[in-house]
Amino acid sequence: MTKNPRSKPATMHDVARHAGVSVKTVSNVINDWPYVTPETRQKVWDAIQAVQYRPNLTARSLVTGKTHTVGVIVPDLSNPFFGSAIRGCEDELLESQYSLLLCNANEDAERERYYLNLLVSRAVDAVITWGSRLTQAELSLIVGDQIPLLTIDASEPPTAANHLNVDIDNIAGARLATQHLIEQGYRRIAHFAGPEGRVTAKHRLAGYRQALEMTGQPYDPALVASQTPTIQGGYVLAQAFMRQDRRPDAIFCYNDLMAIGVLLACRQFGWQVPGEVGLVGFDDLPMATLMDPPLTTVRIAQYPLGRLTGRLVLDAIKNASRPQQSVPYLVELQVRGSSGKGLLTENGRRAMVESLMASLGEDRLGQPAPAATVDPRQTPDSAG
Amino acid sequence: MTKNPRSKPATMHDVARHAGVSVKTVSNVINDWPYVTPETRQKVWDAIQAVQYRPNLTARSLVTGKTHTVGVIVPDLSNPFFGSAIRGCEDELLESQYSLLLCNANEDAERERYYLNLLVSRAVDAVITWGSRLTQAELSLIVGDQIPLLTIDASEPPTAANHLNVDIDNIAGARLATQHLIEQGYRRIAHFAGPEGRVTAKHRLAGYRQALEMTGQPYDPALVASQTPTIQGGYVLAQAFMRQDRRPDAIFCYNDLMAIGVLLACRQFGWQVPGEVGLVGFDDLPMATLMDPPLTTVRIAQYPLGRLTGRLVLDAIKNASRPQQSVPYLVELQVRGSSGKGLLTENGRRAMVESLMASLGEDRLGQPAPAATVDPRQTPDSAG
DNA sequence: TTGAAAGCGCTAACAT
DNA sequence: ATGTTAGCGCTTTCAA
Repeated sequence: MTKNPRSKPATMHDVARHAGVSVKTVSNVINDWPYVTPETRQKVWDAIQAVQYRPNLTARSLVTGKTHTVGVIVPDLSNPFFGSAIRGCEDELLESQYSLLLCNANEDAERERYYLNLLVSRAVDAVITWGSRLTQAELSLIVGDQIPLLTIDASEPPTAANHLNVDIDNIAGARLATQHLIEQGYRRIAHFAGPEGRVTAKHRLAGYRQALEMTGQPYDPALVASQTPTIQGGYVLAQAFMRQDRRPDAIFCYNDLMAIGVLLACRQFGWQVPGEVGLVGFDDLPMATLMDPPLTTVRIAQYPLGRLTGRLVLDAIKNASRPQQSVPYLVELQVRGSSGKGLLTENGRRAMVESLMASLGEDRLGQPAPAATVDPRQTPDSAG
Repeated sequence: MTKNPRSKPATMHDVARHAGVSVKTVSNVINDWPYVTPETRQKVWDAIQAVQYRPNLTARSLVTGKTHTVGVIVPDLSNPFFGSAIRGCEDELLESQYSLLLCNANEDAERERYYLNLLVSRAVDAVITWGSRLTQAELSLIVGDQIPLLTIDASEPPTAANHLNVDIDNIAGARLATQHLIEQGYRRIAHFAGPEGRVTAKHRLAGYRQALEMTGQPYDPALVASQTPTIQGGYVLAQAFMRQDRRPDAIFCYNDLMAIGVLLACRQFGWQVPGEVGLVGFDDLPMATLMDPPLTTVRIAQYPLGRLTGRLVLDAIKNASRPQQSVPYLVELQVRGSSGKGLLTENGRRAMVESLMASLGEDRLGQPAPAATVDPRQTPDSAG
């Protein structure tokens, strides 16, 4: 007879009783302890089936001190950047049977603090925080050095033991982007910067200035402004700048979202991109390729980066190796249509869409690529 | 003297000893038990500070049987739809101090099964699964009726007690979309359907057929094909259909991703949208508005839907009320540029961008709207 | 108002 | 190869 479905879930004791063995034996079977006779093993498995036993991981965690859980804090869940990144991380964690506790800090330091404390109280085995707004001192204070902490683009290099940082090469990326605009012949290049006080914003501005200096261009503070790193932010700044007498002829944006805002403003007011305004973003969001013109941008490969973060914390948890505290992550310029007058020929556009379709692979929008050809006649089972 | 930072975290016993009271008293203070003298309370709080105590939620869960955690399973984390939806859910859960355990089923029934079992083992207080591929029988078998289960667009109505389904009105949405195309004067309207066997795909096809019937149009199976619901899927089908002799003059797609794929193909081969091909999607992804032309689509308000799911499971957990097993969720047609020849005047386009900027609010891409005006002169702290 | 003790379901010494 | 038993850190009767 099976158990009454409304009763409490079965415990190891129930299994033990049912199988006529001790709890230790049940535990042994479940944890693949080698020294169990096949018969006993079978008996136990049968009992497990019979009483519908499922281990209570809370209890296990209490005694082992491990929750097999990683806490992940992101600044803005609705930013598609993190969808891909978290997916990569989750894939990596799954392989080691770890779960992911997701927290959306919502660009709010207070909320981040709250979550950090919560994750420690929940005894997660590691914490990952993206674009943290807290100082290393505060992070150390809250997290301590008992539990591995991985930051991505933290504002300072990690100080505490057991803390790691992934350093996205924002300076080089911004330099590349700006150089590219200069090479394309643009001369009044504005920079729409991210939130002041965020390091990534600081670094991307620095890269912009480096490129200017390296090519002997003057740096004009009037061509730089910061805003929230969103579509609206870019849109607002574009209007403000493009309506001036001496408008810029190109804009390097802090991120793709801002660049898209600029693109929208240009579309609305009829400013040609890339003819009148060259445009470069940062991140390479999945949607960057879909814009018209497709957005030139600095690619941070999100899915691989997500996998990397997963691998790093897993290593830290297993204490495998911690060679350096700061892990660099390279970026690369993706030249597409928005940044060069000669970039948008008919053929170029066609090649671009084709390569997009090819690249929309595992780590991009949507699922595995469908077959290249299809019979339009094939209809789904009809309904209604 | 503060505790050695390398030692184990402080427990309630440490606090009790430090404060010279019993563990019960500490527990009372932490859980706001009313009958504690202010002095004792203060003493305990001081001790908590002194030993840097943080409650161990694992232990608490073991005894209370509640983990204050909700498991959420989505089919594809890189689909921006879920970024917004999960954000809504998370916001709702946070208000009640619940955490979110995120699982990406990756469109794989096996992986979904694995996660479902895991979540039960982890004793989450509720489970939410989006677009489940499992039958109600299987869901009931794995989850049981002890823990609340909320499905969104499940393949069948829930059978078990304690199970709820949110029913997105796919049929009506598809009908609206198709009717709209008919009203715009299109006559050979194709439907690019979603994966066969998925109810949402079935329902959207049904809505398409309903609209045809209601307006006396013939239903032509040759105008329907199914594919993976991705950009590539849409791209592939568009090529197959548009190269036929008798091509469709409009396409209603299963979702926005497919519609974007169609748009890309049209862009590549020079088919005018909406002139030669009218196009309607489904979902209203954040990026739908950003396309050129902006995509007409059936809006499923993602952030509010996410909040709703959070509220529903919270209600179920707290046993507040469970009036019906099936909660309807309405959709609405968003007419934009891709579906009507008269829809893309200069003024219309301008109004569209403006309303987009206005609507890019709390529940959309990016953060709260920035100030409408800005002084471009304001520069961030210079660097490098 | 506070304390002592039992026990949540599991793992891990230590016996046998 | 299997059983006994003692906790993990907390909440919760039940006494005091």
